[in-house]
Amino acid sequence: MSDILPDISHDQHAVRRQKLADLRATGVDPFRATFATTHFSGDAVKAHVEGQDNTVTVAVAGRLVVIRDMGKSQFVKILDQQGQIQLYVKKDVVGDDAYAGFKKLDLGDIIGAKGTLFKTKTGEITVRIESLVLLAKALRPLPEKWHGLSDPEQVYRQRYLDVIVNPESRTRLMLRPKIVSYIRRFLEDRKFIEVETPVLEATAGGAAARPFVTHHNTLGVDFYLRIATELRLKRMLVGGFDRVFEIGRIFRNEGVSRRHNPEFTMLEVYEAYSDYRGMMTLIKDLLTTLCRDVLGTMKIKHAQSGQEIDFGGEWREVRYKDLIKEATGDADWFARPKAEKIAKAEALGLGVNPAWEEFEITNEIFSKKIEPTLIQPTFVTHLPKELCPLAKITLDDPTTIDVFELTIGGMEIAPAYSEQNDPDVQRSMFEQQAGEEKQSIDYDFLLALEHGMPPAGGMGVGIDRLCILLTGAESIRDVILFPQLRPGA
RNA sequence: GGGUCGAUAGCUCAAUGGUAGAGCAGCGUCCUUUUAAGUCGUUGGUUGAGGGUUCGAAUCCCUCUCGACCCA
Repeated sequence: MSDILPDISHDQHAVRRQKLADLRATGVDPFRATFATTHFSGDAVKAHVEGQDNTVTVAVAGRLVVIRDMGKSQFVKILDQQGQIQLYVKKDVVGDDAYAGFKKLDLGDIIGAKGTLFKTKTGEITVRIESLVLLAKALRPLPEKWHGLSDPEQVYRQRYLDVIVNPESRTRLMLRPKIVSYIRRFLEDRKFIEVETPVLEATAGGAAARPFVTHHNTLGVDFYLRIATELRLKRMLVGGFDRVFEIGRIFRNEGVSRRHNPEFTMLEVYEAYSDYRGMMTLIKDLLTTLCRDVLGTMKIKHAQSGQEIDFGGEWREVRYKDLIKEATGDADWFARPKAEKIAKAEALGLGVNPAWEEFEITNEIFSKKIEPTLIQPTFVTHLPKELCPLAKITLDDPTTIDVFELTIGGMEIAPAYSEQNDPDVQRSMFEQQAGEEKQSIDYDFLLALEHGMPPAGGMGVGIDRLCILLTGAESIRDVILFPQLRPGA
């Protein structure tokens, strides 16, 4: 034995590595152990029979997150997918050797435990451990138990730690899969078919956004990562898939902010023989039943405005033009010459680029001055036709299109259209929008339209934004497991 | 891209030009129904990186990295 051992008691990583080495020296390799569970923590708690302690045996496994050592017995808690469950270890139940081994465990270790359920004198359902096994040694310590992890950078880069120690992150991030799963069931119940369309595309169409470019080596061509699934799904309408949807990852090579992540998830849904008004019913039914069945409430606190968003009431429906007239206090706004529009926009405190088209000036007022004030669910209808080339022109107003944008909490949640299915109108809309850049037009889509696309309603739903809204999150990063960050130093 | 703010022990935070501290975690002790368990003791720092000012820098200045918020 060496008489001078280095003091590593301050270095938790070194202490834990030493414990692992000691275990291995006795022939125990925690990374080779196996354990068969019978219950998740929540199910185990439910399995307890009131008034009948120590009759039900369970085998549970998870990460040690609490240790309360009382000498010859300990209360500890493990965390699994369903949450925490308390375990009680007594020296005279498990035996001296096992108890000594148990004392060497660290917070963060992953263990399996078998025992019987009982209720403590403070009323907590607990497993009285009969045997246990170390299933994985944690060589790094967990963040602090009370304050959790609050450094935003570490929360995002090491999300696995965030969801271990921050229960509110865990709840929020578990709510998202429930929401997505509910949407799938809702649509499938209404005979919508979920399809998968390419992420890699020769032409990035269906939206106005800068795409990511990548390269296929053997084909020797560049591909774009899709910026929308719209044009693919409409091809399937042509093909007779009358109700289709896709919940897919979309990529847009633009800024990163509280509301934007370069990759995000969008639901796009198309229904033949429907139109934008049909989509209105669909989204209202979806969101109200989603609130009722998943959140258990129709009212959600909106952090930014302090208001309570009520999904259960009447949803306002208002024309885009009326909102503009109201915000500018000018009933003749759309007849004003461009110079007057610019002056008025600047008077409202907006920066206006003189090179902008008139509809862009108007839309700046909409997105900066109007949209953020639309907290309660609002269908903004009949947008100017320049804003989307893929929708049908309104019959009694050739300057607008048959669309709505559902806005909630000041965010655009779901745009929907009566889909343009006239191949000739569609072609001229594309050409008008593309200007000189004709190569960006999806001519293959126009060919599909010439084969005949049924009249249809279509809608896109930003899943991330919906989750921000429904979970009361402040940032898109709070509803994405691993938000995009600059590669770490 | 611009502005503001931030980075100190494993984690959460103090220390405003003069000896870098606390709580939790860790290490050692006591405790067989605890609930942020309690108890006694105790270790732990290249103050994000680099440069500068100063007798002296976590603190002031410059550059860089990463992050947050606001703006474009």
